[in-house]
Amino acid sequence: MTSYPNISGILLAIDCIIFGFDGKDIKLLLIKRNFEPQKGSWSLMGGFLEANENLEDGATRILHDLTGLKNIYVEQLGVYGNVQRDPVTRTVSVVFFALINIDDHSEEAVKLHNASWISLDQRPSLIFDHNEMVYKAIEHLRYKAALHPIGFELLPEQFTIPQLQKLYEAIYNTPIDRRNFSRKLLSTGLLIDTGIKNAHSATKKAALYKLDTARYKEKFNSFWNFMPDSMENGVRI
Amino acid sequence: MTSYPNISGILLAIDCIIFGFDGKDIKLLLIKRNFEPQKGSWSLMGGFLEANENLEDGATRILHDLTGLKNIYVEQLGVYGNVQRDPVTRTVSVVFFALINIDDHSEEAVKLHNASWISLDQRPSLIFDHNEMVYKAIEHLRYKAALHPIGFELLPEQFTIPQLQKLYEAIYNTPIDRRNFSRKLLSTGLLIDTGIKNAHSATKKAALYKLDTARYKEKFNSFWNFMPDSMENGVRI
DNA sequence: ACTTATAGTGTATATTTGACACATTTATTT
DNA sequence: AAATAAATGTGTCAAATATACACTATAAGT
Repeated sequence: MTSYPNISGILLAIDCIIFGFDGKDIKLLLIKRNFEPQKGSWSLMGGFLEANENLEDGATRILHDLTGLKNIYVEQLGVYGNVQRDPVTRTVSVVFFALINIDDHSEEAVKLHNASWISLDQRPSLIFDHNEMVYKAIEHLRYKAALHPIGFELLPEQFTIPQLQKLYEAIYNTPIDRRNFSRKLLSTGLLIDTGIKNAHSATKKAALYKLDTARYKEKFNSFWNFMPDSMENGVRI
Repeated sequence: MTSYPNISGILLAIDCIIFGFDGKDIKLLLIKRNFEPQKGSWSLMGGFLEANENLEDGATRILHDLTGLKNIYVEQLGVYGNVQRDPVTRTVSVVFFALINIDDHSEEAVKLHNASWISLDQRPSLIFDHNEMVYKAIEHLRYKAALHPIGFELLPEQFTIPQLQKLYEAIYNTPIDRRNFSRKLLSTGLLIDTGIKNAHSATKKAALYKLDTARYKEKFNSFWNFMPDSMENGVRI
């Protein structure tokens, strides 16, 4: 057997939802298309899957293209394949969810692609079903950040607790009590005090922390409070 | 613009992971292939996406084919697209996660496809990357059931609390305290006492409950305990 | 009537969360 | 140099939730 009879292929695209945090707002990296179709409209960064390319490799390629970065935090968000979603021809899009430290991106690469960082509440309407994708990504960010320590992916290697709090306030669009937040975060055991104080501050300088990466990996999945202790780090079949 | 130049299509398959619960064990509906490739091996139920078919419609079609059921609980689980995953030709598979009430399936349809219900801990090795898919689905079931009331999708319309407990014990492969479980479940307000008692019981007959479907929809997403009240049913941008 | 097995309800204790007060640090102002 | 403003860091109490465990109730078989 060397082929499947009577089955024809479908175009496979990859679209990337890229989140950043500028210290105040959650931002999306969007492109103003200088190519067809829908030239002049806003959209997610994307591209077609190449013939001998794995899906994750395609996402990595596209993300690197736009940001100049490797080793980005990426997850599959879903597949969008409605028959009419792309007016040019039927295209199924695999959507990836990416979190980056906004300070690390390459400005030249972003300029080259006519891309911009845009705050969630100022985002323009996007082409095709990209609005739907972004909506789902925001939901996912909120869901995931409530249960897993992914917030750190949006921050520089060293960060302060107030910074982290502003991030969560931006994600959930709600104020959080400073003292309870600090207690909760420190109790995770994920933060290591670097001993250094934040230099750029007009008032009391906050302590800079870094992530305990070993513990981060260990604790990434220990979230559920529904089941008894035995599940903590996974009784698995 | 009526086409994208220099891009060729890829075969798109759909695979379905179908969970059931027989009162004791979580089961998977798997097929012993009586067709090529890998005739004789075990695999998930699947098929190719049709030319004018949406992804979810394809999943619905395939699920109906095997179970005789409509209105099945379905979610996208992910896309598997490694270049070498299908030895015949490159195929990208969109995987769906389905939960059904095992009593409702059509035995003829299952027999026709040479399918069987198999307990998780007795499942055979599957073709291609289907083992990986199943592993992810089990993880997802555990994750999701800890946060959302999806367990009910695996039970008949009327069920007892001890039945529900056995289901959760099967999902997490761990014993749960009867009294705390009952209190927790009742406190969700999702259960309506039908007033009927379970007939098939050699001892004290348990009360039969049904799901409060209005409240179920309402509460489906109110799970996170990380953020303050304001999030309960979604402050959204 | 007695036994066995399962269902249903209650209660005391420990742990976690939520609301809030006070003290500390640093640049700027007086 | 002392006072002020703005932010950081630590502590405490009450309420809510989770955990562990004991007792009572019902149905069927002996």
